[in-house]
Amino acid sequence: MINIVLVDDHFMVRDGIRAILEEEDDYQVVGEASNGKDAIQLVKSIKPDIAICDIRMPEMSGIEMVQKMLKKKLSTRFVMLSMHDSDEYILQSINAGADGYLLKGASKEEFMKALSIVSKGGKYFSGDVSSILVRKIKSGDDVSLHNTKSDDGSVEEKIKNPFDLTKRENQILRLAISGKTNKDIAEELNISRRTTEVHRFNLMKKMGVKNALELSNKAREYGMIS
Amino acid sequence: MINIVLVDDHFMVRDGIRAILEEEDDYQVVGEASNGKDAIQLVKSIKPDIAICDIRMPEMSGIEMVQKMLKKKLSTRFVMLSMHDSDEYILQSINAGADGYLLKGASKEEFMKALSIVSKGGKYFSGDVSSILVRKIKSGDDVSLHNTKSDDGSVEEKIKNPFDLTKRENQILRLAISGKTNKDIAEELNISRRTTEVHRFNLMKKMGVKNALELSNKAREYGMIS
DNA sequence: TAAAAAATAAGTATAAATACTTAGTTTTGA
DNA sequence: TCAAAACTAAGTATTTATACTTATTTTTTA
Repeated sequence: MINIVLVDDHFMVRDGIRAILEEEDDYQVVGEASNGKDAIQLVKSIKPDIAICDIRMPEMSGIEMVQKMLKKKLSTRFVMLSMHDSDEYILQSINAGADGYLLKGASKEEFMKALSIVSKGGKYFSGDVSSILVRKIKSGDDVSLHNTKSDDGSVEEKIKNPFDLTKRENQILRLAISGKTNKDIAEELNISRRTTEVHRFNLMKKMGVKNALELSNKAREYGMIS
Repeated sequence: MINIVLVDDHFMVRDGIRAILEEEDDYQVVGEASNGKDAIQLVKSIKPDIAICDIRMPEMSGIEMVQKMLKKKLSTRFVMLSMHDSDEYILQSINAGADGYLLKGASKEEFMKALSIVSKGGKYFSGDVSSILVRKIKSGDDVSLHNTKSDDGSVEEKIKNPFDLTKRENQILRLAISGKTNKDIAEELNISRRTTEVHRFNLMKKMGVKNALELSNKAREYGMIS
Protein backbone atom coordinates (compact mmCIF):
# COMPACT_ATOMS: atom_id res chain seq x y z
CA MET A 1 0.00 0.00 0.00
CA ILE A 2 1.30 3.38 -1.01
CA ASN A 3 0.34 6.22 1.28
CA ILE A 4 -0.36 9.56 -0.29
CA VAL A 5 -0.85 13.09 0.94
CA LEU A 6 -2.57 15.69 -1.20
CA VAL A 7 -1.57 19.34 -1.10
CA ASP A 8 -3.67 21.71 -3.12
CA ASP A 9 -5.65 24.79 -2.20
CA HIS A 10 -8.56 23.74 -4.39
CA PHE A 11 -10.65 21.17 -2.66
CA MET A 12 -12.12 20.08 -5.96
CA VAL A 13 -8.75 19.06 -7.23
CA ARG A 14 -8.01 17.21 -4.00
CA ASP A 15 -11.33 15.44 -4.21
CA GLY A 16 -10.70 14.57 -7.83
CA ILE A 17 -7.40 12.94 -7.07
CA ARG A 18 -8.84 11.22 -4.06
CA ALA A 19 -11.63 9.82 -6.23
CA ILE A 20 -9.15 8.46 -8.72
CA LEU A 21 -6.97 6.91 -6.06
CA GLU A 22 -9.88 5.35 -4.24
CA GLU A 23 -10.49 3.23 -7.29
CA GLU A 24 -7.01 1.82 -6.99
CA ASP A 25 -6.20 -0.89 -4.51
CA ASP A 26 -2.55 -0.06 -4.06
CA TYR A 27 -2.99 3.57 -3.10
CA GLN A 28 -4.63 5.34 -0.24
CA VAL A 29 -4.94 8.99 0.60
CA VAL A 30 -3.80 9.42 4.19
CA GLY A 31 -3.98 13.18 4.45
CA GLU A 32 -4.83 16.46 2.79
CA ALA A 33 -3.56 20.00 3.21
CA SER A 34 -4.65 23.17 1.52
CA ASN A 35 -1.47 25.16 2.04
CA GLY A 36 2.27 24.73 2.32
CA LYS A 37 2.57 25.26 6.05
CA ASP A 38 -0.05 22.69 6.98
CA ALA A 39 1.48 20.35 4.46
CA ILE A 40 4.90 20.51 6.08
CA GLN A 41 3.45 19.58 9.45
CA LEU A 42 1.33 16.86 7.92
CA VAL A 43 4.14 15.26 5.95
CA LYS A 44 6.48 15.41 8.93
CA SER A 45 3.99 13.65 11.16
CA ILE A 46 2.54 10.99 8.91
CA LYS A 47 5.48 10.45 6.56
CA PRO A 48 3.58 9.38 3.44
CA ASP A 49 5.30 7.65 0.55
CA ILE A 50 4.29 10.34 -1.89
CA ALA A 51 3.06 13.89 -1.54
CA ILE A 52 1.19 15.31 -4.54
CA CYS A 53 1.60 19.07 -4.43
CA ASP A 54 0.14 21.94 -6.35
CA ILE A 55 2.75 24.50 -7.39
CA ARG A 56 0.72 27.67 -7.14
CA MET A 57 -0.65 28.06 -3.67
CA PRO A 58 -1.21 31.07 -1.45
CA GLU A 59 1.59 32.04 0.92
CA MET A 60 4.06 29.30 0.11
CA SER A 61 4.48 27.79 -3.33
CA GLY A 62 4.66 24.05 -3.74
CA ILE A 63 8.24 24.37 -4.89
CA GLU A 64 9.30 26.28 -1.82
CA MET A 65 7.53 23.70 0.26
CA VAL A 66 9.34 20.80 -1.35
CA GLN A 67 12.66 22.46 -0.73
CA LYS A 68 11.91 23.02 2.90
CA MET A 69 10.80 19.44 3.32
CA LEU A 70 13.75 17.90 1.55
CA LYS A 71 16.03 19.68 3.97
CA LYS A 72 14.44 17.59 6.67
CA LYS A 73 15.59 14.44 4.84
CA LEU A 74 12.24 12.71 4.81
CA SER A 75 11.67 9.60 2.74
CA THR A 76 8.58 11.13 1.16
CA ARG A 77 8.76 11.64 -2.59
CA PHE A 78 7.17 14.63 -4.22
CA VAL A 79 5.09 14.86 -7.36
CA MET A 80 4.25 18.37 -8.47
CA LEU A 81 0.96 19.28 -10.06
CA SER A 82 0.59 22.34 -12.20
CA MET A 83 -1.88 24.06 -14.45
CA HIS A 84 1.03 25.30 -16.50
CA ASP A 85 3.23 23.51 -18.93
CA SER A 86 5.97 25.92 -18.06
CA ASP A 87 9.63 25.24 -18.69
CA GLU A 88 10.57 27.13 -15.64
CA TYR A 89 8.20 25.36 -13.30
CA ILE A 90 9.51 22.03 -14.49
CA LEU A 91 13.10 23.18 -14.05
CA GLN A 92 12.38 24.66 -10.66
CA SER A 93 10.68 21.45 -9.62
CA ILE A 94 13.68 19.41 -10.69
CA ASN A 95 16.04 21.72 -8.89
CA ALA A 96 13.92 21.71 -5.79
CA GLY A 97 14.17 17.96 -5.71
CA ALA A 98 10.75 16.85 -6.89
CA ASP A 99 10.43 13.38 -8.32
CA GLY A 100 7.64 14.10 -10.72
CA TYR A 101 5.82 16.84 -12.55
CA LEU A 102 2.32 16.49 -13.91
CA LEU A 103 -0.17 18.77 -15.57
CA LYS A 104 -3.61 18.93 -14.07
CA GLY A 105 -5.02 18.21 -17.49
CA ALA A 106 -3.07 14.94 -17.73
CA SER A 107 -5.02 11.77 -18.35
CA LYS A 108 -5.82 9.34 -15.60
CA GLU A 109 -3.47 6.88 -17.23
CA GLU A 110 -0.56 9.28 -17.24
CA PHE A 111 -1.31 10.22 -13.68
CA MET A 112 -1.26 6.63 -12.46
CA LYS A 113 1.82 5.88 -14.48
CA ALA A 114 3.64 8.76 -12.86
CA LEU A 115 2.67 7.64 -9.38
CA SER A 116 3.73 4.09 -10.13
CA ILE A 117 7.13 5.20 -11.38
CA VAL A 118 7.73 7.58 -8.52
CA SER A 119 6.63 5.06 -5.92
CA LYS A 120 9.26 2.68 -7.27
CA GLY A 121 11.95 5.28 -6.88
CA GLY A 122 11.85 6.60 -10.43
CA LYS A 123 11.17 10.03 -11.77
CA TYR A 124 8.38 11.13 -14.06
CA PHE A 125 8.08 14.52 -15.72
CA SER A 126 5.20 15.13 -18.06
CA GLY A 127 5.47 16.84 -21.39
CA ASP A 128 8.57 16.75 -23.48
CA VAL A 129 10.88 17.50 -20.62
CA SER A 130 14.00 16.21 -22.29
CA SER A 131 13.56 18.72 -25.07
CA ILE A 132 13.16 21.47 -22.54
CA LEU A 133 16.36 20.43 -20.82
CA VAL A 134 18.22 20.24 -24.11
CA ARG A 135 16.97 23.65 -25.10
CA LYS A 136 17.93 25.18 -21.78
CA ILE A 137 21.37 23.61 -21.80
CA LYS A 138 21.97 24.75 -25.35
CA SER A 139 21.01 28.28 -24.42
CA GLY A 140 23.83 28.23 -21.90
CA ASP A 141 21.68 28.22 -18.81
CA ASP A 142 23.07 26.28 -15.93
CA VAL A 143 20.57 23.52 -15.40
CA SER A 144 22.50 21.93 -12.58
CA LEU A 145 20.61 19.01 -11.18
CA HIS A 146 22.30 19.14 -7.80
CA ASN A 147 19.42 18.10 -5.68
CA THR A 148 18.95 20.52 -2.82
CA LYS A 149 21.42 19.74 -0.02
CA SER A 150 23.25 22.99 -0.64
CA ASP A 151 24.98 23.59 2.68
CA ASP A 152 23.81 27.17 2.69
CA GLY A 153 20.30 28.41 2.23
CA SER A 154 20.98 29.86 -1.15
CA VAL A 155 18.73 27.55 -3.13
CA GLU A 156 15.69 29.10 -1.62
CA GLU A 157 16.63 32.49 -2.93
CA LYS A 158 17.43 31.08 -6.34
CA ILE A 159 14.08 29.46 -6.85
CA LYS A 160 12.05 32.54 -6.24
CA ASN A 161 14.63 34.53 -8.04
CA PRO A 162 15.88 32.80 -11.15
CA PHE A 163 17.86 35.85 -12.24
CA ASP A 164 19.64 36.74 -9.01
CA LEU A 165 17.89 40.05 -8.61
CA THR A 166 18.66 42.01 -5.51
CA LYS A 167 15.95 43.06 -3.11
CA ARG A 168 15.78 46.53 -4.56
CA GLU A 169 15.71 45.25 -8.09
CA ASN A 170 12.85 42.95 -7.23
CA GLN A 171 10.99 45.81 -5.67
CA ILE A 172 11.48 47.97 -8.70
CA LEU A 173 10.56 45.12 -11.02
CA ARG A 174 7.20 44.86 -9.35
CA LEU A 175 6.52 48.56 -9.47
CA ALA A 176 7.66 48.85 -13.07
CA ILE A 177 5.42 45.98 -14.11
CA SER A 178 2.45 47.59 -12.47
CA GLY A 179 2.84 50.45 -14.93
CA LYS A 180 4.65 52.97 -12.77
CA THR A 181 7.21 55.22 -14.41
CA ASN A 182 10.71 55.57 -13.05
CA LYS A 183 9.68 58.94 -11.69
CA ASP A 184 6.72 57.40 -9.85
CA ILE A 185 8.90 54.64 -8.47
CA ALA A 186 11.59 57.07 -7.36
CA GLU A 187 9.03 59.11 -5.47
CA GLU A 188 7.51 56.05 -3.90
CA LEU A 189 10.87 54.76 -2.72
CA ASN A 190 12.32 58.16 -1.92
CA ILE A 191 15.31 57.74 -4.16
CA SER A 192 16.54 59.56 -7.22
CA ARG A 193 14.95 58.90 -10.58
CA ARG A 194 18.44 58.14 -11.83
CA THR A 195 18.87 55.45 -9.25
CA THR A 196 15.64 53.86 -10.31
CA GLU A 197 16.83 53.95 -13.88
CA VAL A 198 20.03 52.17 -12.95
CA HIS A 199 18.19 49.48 -11.06
CA ARG A 200 15.84 49.01 -13.95
CA PHE A 201 18.68 48.85 -16.41
CA ASN A 202 20.49 46.28 -14.30
CA LEU A 203 17.53 44.06 -13.76
CA MET A 204 16.59 44.17 -17.41
CA LYS A 205 20.09 43.14 -18.30
CA LYS A 206 20.00 40.31 -15.78
CA MET A 207 16.75 39.07 -17.21
CA GLY A 208 17.83 39.55 -20.79
CA VAL A 209 14.98 41.75 -21.93
CA LYS A 210 14.96 44.98 -23.86
CA ASN A 211 11.81 46.71 -22.78
CA ALA A 212 9.26 46.86 -20.00
CA LEU A 213 6.75 44.64 -21.74
CA GLU A 214 9.24 41.86 -22.24
CA LEU A 215 10.17 42.32 -18.62
CA SER A 216 6.57 41.89 -17.61
CA ASN A 217 6.10 38.87 -19.81
CA LYS A 218 9.28 37.19 -18.66
CA ALA A 219 8.53 37.81 -15.02
CA ARG A 220 5.13 36.24 -15.50
CA GLU A 221 6.57 33.34 -17.44
CA TYR A 222 8.99 32.63 -14.66
CA GLY A 223 6.36 32.87 -12.00
CA MET A 224 8.08 35.81 -10.34
CA ILE A 225 4.85 37.71 -9.84
CA SER A 226 1.39 36.99 -8.49
CA MET B 1 -33.02 14.09 -9.45
CA ILE B 2 -30.98 16.92 -10.86
CA ASN B 3 -28.93 16.05 -13.93
CA ILE B 4 -25.58 17.69 -14.29
CA VAL B 5 -23.01 18.02 -17.03
CA LEU B 6 -19.42 18.93 -16.24
CA VAL B 7 -17.35 21.02 -18.61
CA ASP B 8 -13.71 21.48 -17.67
CA ASP B 9 -10.51 20.69 -19.48
CA HIS B 10 -8.91 19.33 -16.32
CA PHE B 11 -10.08 15.84 -15.68
CA MET B 12 -9.05 16.11 -12.05
CA VAL B 13 -11.47 18.93 -11.50
CA ARG B 14 -14.22 17.01 -13.25
CA ASP B 15 -13.49 13.98 -11.14
CA GLY B 16 -13.46 16.08 -8.03
CA ILE B 17 -16.89 17.49 -8.71
CA ARG B 18 -18.17 14.09 -9.71
CA ALA B 19 -16.92 12.67 -6.43
CA ILE B 20 -18.72 15.34 -4.45
CA LEU B 21 -21.94 14.91 -6.36
CA GLU B 22 -21.88 11.14 -6.07
CA GLU B 23 -22.19 11.55 -2.34
CA GLU B 24 -25.43 13.43 -2.83
CA ASP B 25 -28.66 11.60 -3.55
CA ASP B 26 -30.34 14.40 -5.45
CA TYR B 27 -27.66 14.94 -8.04
CA GLN B 28 -26.17 12.85 -10.78
CA VAL B 29 -23.51 13.58 -13.34
CA VAL B 30 -24.90 12.62 -16.73
CA GLY B 31 -22.09 13.82 -18.92
CA GLU B 32 -18.63 15.37 -19.15
CA ALA B 33 -16.88 17.44 -21.76
CA SER B 34 -13.37 18.79 -21.84
CA ASN B 35 -13.95 21.63 -24.26
CA GLY B 36 -16.60 24.07 -25.37
CA LYS B 37 -17.45 22.46 -28.68
CA ASP B 38 -18.06 19.03 -27.23
CA ALA B 39 -20.01 20.64 -24.43
CA ILE B 40 -22.41 22.35 -26.80
CA GLN B 41 -23.21 19.06 -28.52
CA LEU B 42 -23.51 17.28 -25.19
CA VAL B 43 -25.83 19.81 -23.62
CA LYS B 44 -27.97 19.97 -26.74
CA SER B 45 -28.43 16.23 -26.82
CA ILE B 46 -28.89 15.36 -23.16
CA LYS B 47 -30.39 18.62 -21.91
CA PRO B 48 -29.15 18.50 -18.31
CA ASP B 49 -30.64 20.67 -15.61
CA ILE B 50 -27.34 22.31 -14.84
CA ALA B 51 -24.05 22.60 -16.67
CA ILE B 52 -21.02 23.39 -14.54
CA CYS B 53 -18.48 25.10 -16.78
CA ASP B 54 -14.91 26.16 -16.40
CA ILE B 55 -14.26 29.66 -17.72
CA ARG B 56 -10.76 29.24 -19.04
CA MET B 57 -10.63 26.49 -21.58
CA PRO B 58 -8.69 26.01 -24.80
CA GLU B 59 -10.35 27.15 -28.02
CA MET B 60 -13.63 28.38 -26.63
CA SER B 61 -14.03 30.01 -23.23
CA GLY B 62 -16.81 28.92 -20.95
CA ILE B 63 -18.37 32.34 -21.28
CA GLU B 64 -18.49 32.17 -25.05
CA MET B 65 -19.93 28.72 -24.74
CA VAL B 66 -22.71 29.83 -22.44
CA GLN B 67 -23.66 32.59 -24.83
CA LYS B 68 -23.83 30.27 -27.76
CA MET B 69 -25.94 27.83 -25.81
CA LEU B 70 -28.36 30.39 -24.47
CA LYS B 71 -29.11 31.44 -28.01
CA LYS B 72 -30.47 27.97 -28.51
CA LYS B 73 -32.99 28.60 -25.72
CA LEU B 74 -32.26 25.47 -23.76
CA SER B 75 -33.64 24.97 -20.29
CA THR B 76 -30.21 24.14 -18.95
CA ARG B 77 -28.86 26.50 -16.34
CA PHE B 78 -25.20 27.40 -16.20
CA VAL B 79 -22.87 27.65 -13.25
CA MET B 80 -19.43 29.00 -14.02
CA LEU B 81 -16.33 27.76 -12.29
CA SER B 82 -13.20 29.83 -12.15
CA MET B 83 -9.80 29.90 -10.58
CA HIS B 84 -10.00 33.65 -10.51
CA ASP B 85 -11.95 35.94 -8.28
CA SER B 86 -12.05 38.42 -11.08
CA ASP B 87 -14.57 41.23 -11.31
CA GLU B 88 -14.62 40.98 -15.02
CA TYR B 89 -15.20 37.26 -15.20
CA ILE B 90 -18.11 37.61 -12.86
CA LEU B 91 -19.54 40.47 -14.89
CA GLN B 92 -18.99 38.66 -18.14
CA SER B 93 -20.66 35.59 -16.71
CA ILE B 94 -23.67 37.60 -15.64
CA ASN B 95 -23.89 39.26 -19.01
CA ALA B 96 -23.51 35.99 -20.83
CA GLY B 97 -26.49 34.70 -18.92
CA ALA B 98 -24.93 32.37 -16.39
CA ASP B 99 -26.92 31.57 -13.27
CA GLY B 100 -24.02 31.08 -10.95
CA TYR B 101 -20.36 31.79 -10.46
CA LEU B 102 -18.12 29.80 -8.15
CA LEU B 103 -14.45 29.75 -7.33
CA LYS B 104 -12.69 26.42 -7.57
CA GLY B 105 -11.41 26.96 -4.07
CA ALA B 106 -14.93 27.28 -2.71
CA SER B 107 -15.96 24.95 0.09
CA LYS B 108 -18.08 21.91 -0.53
CA GLU B 109 -20.86 23.62 1.41
CA GLU B 110 -20.80 26.70 -0.76
CA PHE B 111 -20.68 24.56 -3.84
CA MET B 112 -23.74 22.54 -2.85
CA LYS B 113 -25.57 25.65 -1.78
CA ALA B 114 -24.98 27.22 -5.16
CA LEU B 115 -26.22 24.15 -7.01
CA SER B 116 -29.28 23.99 -4.81
CA ILE B 117 -30.16 27.61 -5.43
CA VAL B 118 -29.56 27.42 -9.15
CA SER B 119 -31.52 24.20 -9.51
CA LYS B 120 -34.47 25.96 -7.93
CA GLY B 121 -34.29 28.76 -10.45
CA GLY B 122 -32.23 31.15 -8.37
CA LYS B 123 -28.87 32.70 -8.96
CA TYR B 124 -25.69 32.32 -6.94
CA PHE B 125 -22.53 34.31 -7.37
CA SER B 126 -19.65 33.68 -5.02
CA GLY B 127 -17.56 36.36 -3.43
CA ASP B 128 -18.84 39.77 -2.64
CA VAL B 129 -20.53 40.19 -5.98
CA SER B 130 -22.88 42.91 -4.87
CA SER B 131 -19.96 45.09 -3.91
CA ILE B 132 -18.41 44.48 -7.30
CA LEU B 133 -21.59 45.52 -9.03
CA VAL B 134 -21.90 48.61 -6.86
CA ARG B 135 -18.33 49.55 -7.57
CA LYS B 136 -18.73 49.05 -11.31
CA ILE B 137 -21.95 51.00 -11.43
CA LYS B 138 -20.42 53.82 -9.43
CA SER B 139 -17.48 53.97 -11.79
CA GLY B 140 -19.93 54.68 -14.58
CA ASP B 141 -19.57 51.38 -16.36
CA ASP B 142 -22.71 50.09 -17.95
CA VAL B 143 -23.38 46.86 -16.14
CA SER B 144 -26.53 46.14 -18.05
CA LEU B 145 -28.00 42.86 -16.98
CA HIS B 146 -29.92 42.35 -20.21
CA ASN B 147 -29.60 38.63 -20.49
CA THR B 148 -28.43 37.66 -23.96
CA LYS B 149 -31.35 37.75 -26.39
CA SER B 150 -29.87 40.69 -28.23
CA ASP B 151 -31.50 40.44 -31.65
CA ASP B 152 -28.15 40.92 -33.32
CA GLY B 153 -24.96 39.07 -32.61
CA SER B 154 -23.36 42.02 -30.94
CA VAL B 155 -23.09 40.55 -27.49
CA GLU B 156 -20.52 38.10 -28.62
CA GLU B 157 -18.28 40.85 -29.82
CA LYS B 158 -18.78 42.83 -26.66
CA ILE B 159 -17.75 40.05 -24.35
CA LYS B 160 -14.47 39.44 -26.01
CA ASN B 161 -14.05 43.11 -26.54
CA PRO B 162 -15.14 45.13 -23.55
CA PHE B 163 -13.68 48.33 -24.96
CA ASP B 164 -15.01 48.24 -28.52
CA LEU B 165 -11.62 47.93 -30.08
CA THR B 166 -11.51 47.55 -33.83
CA LYS B 167 -9.88 44.57 -35.48
CA ARG B 168 -6.71 46.49 -36.18
CA GLU B 169 -6.57 47.88 -32.67
CA ASN B 170 -6.92 44.42 -31.26
CA GLN B 171 -4.16 43.20 -33.49
CA ILE B 172 -1.88 45.98 -32.42
CA LEU B 173 -2.81 45.50 -28.79
CA ARG B 174 -1.58 41.94 -28.94
CA LEU B 175 1.66 42.83 -30.65
CA ALA B 176 2.30 45.75 -28.31
CA ILE B 177 1.74 43.58 -25.29
CA SER B 178 4.17 41.01 -26.55
CA GLY B 179 6.86 43.66 -26.28
CA LYS B 180 7.08 44.77 -29.88
CA THR B 181 7.82 48.43 -30.58
CA ASN B 182 5.66 50.49 -32.89
CA LYS B 183 8.38 50.17 -35.48
CA ASP B 184 8.35 46.38 -35.22
CA ILE B 185 4.60 46.30 -35.46
CA ALA B 186 4.56 48.63 -38.44
CA GLU B 187 7.00 46.39 -40.26
CA GLU B 188 5.07 43.28 -39.39
CA LEU B 189 1.80 44.74 -40.62
CA ASN B 190 3.31 46.65 -43.53
CA ILE B 191 1.94 49.99 -42.44
CA SER B 192 3.55 53.23 -41.39
CA ARG B 193 5.00 53.58 -37.91
CA ARG B 194 2.80 56.65 -37.57
CA THR B 195 -0.30 54.62 -38.26
CA THR B 196 0.67 52.15 -35.61
CA GLU B 197 1.16 55.03 -33.22
CA VAL B 198 -2.34 56.30 -33.94
CA HIS B 199 -3.88 52.91 -33.40
CA ARG B 200 -2.00 52.51 -30.18
CA PHE B 201 -3.01 55.96 -29.01
CA ASN B 202 -6.64 55.26 -29.82
CA LEU B 203 -6.78 51.89 -28.13
CA MET B 204 -5.04 53.19 -25.06
CA LYS B 205 -7.58 55.98 -24.86
CA LYS B 206 -10.44 53.53 -25.26
CA MET B 207 -9.07 51.39 -22.49
CA GLY B 208 -8.25 54.31 -20.27
CA VAL B 209 -4.59 53.57 -19.71
CA LYS B 210 -1.56 55.74 -19.96
CA ASN B 211 1.24 53.39 -20.81
CA ALA B 212 1.97 50.01 -22.30
CA LEU B 213 2.27 48.25 -18.97
CA GLU B 214 -1.12 49.42 -17.82
CA LEU B 215 -2.42 48.33 -21.18
CA SER B 216 -0.98 44.88 -20.66
CA ASN B 217 -2.33 44.63 -17.14
CA LYS B 218 -5.79 45.81 -18.09
CA ALA B 219 -5.99 43.49 -21.06
CA ARG B 220 -5.07 40.60 -18.79
CA GLU B 221 -7.49 41.71 -16.13
CA TYR B 222 -10.29 41.78 -18.66
CA GLY B 223 -9.37 38.42 -20.09
CA MET B 224 -8.67 39.88 -23.49
CA ILE B 225 -5.53 37.85 -23.96
CA SER B 226 -4.54 34.22 -23.64
C1' DT C 1 36.96 44.45 10.28
C1' DA C 2 38.16 44.29 5.58
C1' DA C 3 36.33 43.03 1.23
C1' DA C 4 32.39 42.17 -1.53
C1' DA C 5 27.94 43.32 -2.73
C1' DA C 6 24.29 46.45 -3.02
C1' DA C 7 22.34 50.88 -3.29
C1' DT C 8 22.84 55.41 -4.49
C1' DA C 9 23.12 58.99 -8.20
C1' DA C 10 25.25 61.72 -11.60
C1' DG C 11 26.59 62.36 -16.96
C1' DT C 12 25.60 61.61 -21.90
C1' DA C 13 23.01 60.06 -25.92
C1' DT C 14 19.62 57.95 -28.49
C1' DA C 15 15.34 55.62 -29.23
C1' DA C 16 10.71 55.09 -28.21
C1' DA C 17 6.37 56.23 -26.27
C1' DT C 18 2.81 59.34 -25.31
C1' DA C 19 -0.46 63.10 -26.55
C1' DC C 20 -2.65 65.04 -29.46
C1' DT C 21 -4.59 67.12 -34.44
C1' DT C 22 -5.75 66.99 -39.14
C1' DA C 23 -6.98 64.65 -43.22
C1' DG C 24 -7.13 61.54 -47.11
C1' DT C 25 -8.54 56.70 -48.43
C1' DT C 26 -10.81 52.34 -47.98
C1' DT C 27 -14.39 49.20 -46.08
C1' DT C 28 -18.62 48.10 -44.63
C1' DG C 29 -23.24 47.82 -43.47
C1' DA C 30 -28.12 49.53 -43.52
C1' DT D 1 -25.43 53.49 -52.63
C1' DC D 2 -23.92 56.46 -49.54
C1' DA D 3 -22.83 57.68 -44.96
C1' DA D 4 -20.42 55.98 -41.07
C1' DA D 5 -16.72 53.64 -39.41
C1' DA D 6 -12.18 52.11 -39.89
C1' DC D 7 -7.72 52.52 -41.61
C1' DT D 8 -4.18 55.16 -43.14
C1' DA D 9 -0.41 58.57 -42.28
C1' DA D 10 1.49 62.99 -41.76
C1' DG D 11 2.75 67.14 -38.32
C1' DT D 12 4.33 68.79 -33.71
C1' DA D 13 5.84 68.54 -28.97
C1' DT D 14 6.91 66.48 -24.67
C1' DT D 15 7.95 62.82 -21.73
C1' DT D 16 9.88 58.50 -20.73
C1' DA D 17 12.68 54.58 -21.55
C1' DT D 18 16.79 52.47 -22.92
C1' DA D 19 21.88 52.08 -22.97
C1' DC D 20 25.49 52.65 -21.07
C1' DT D 21 29.70 54.62 -17.69
C1' DT D 22 31.65 56.22 -13.59
C1' DA D 23 31.76 56.84 -8.78
C1' DT D 24 30.48 57.41 -3.93
C1' DT D 25 28.17 55.64 0.07
C1' DT D 26 25.97 52.05 2.65
C1' DT D 27 25.16 47.37 3.95
C1' DT D 28 26.35 42.50 4.28
C1' DT D 29 28.92 38.89 5.44
C1' DA D 30 32.95 35.92 5.57
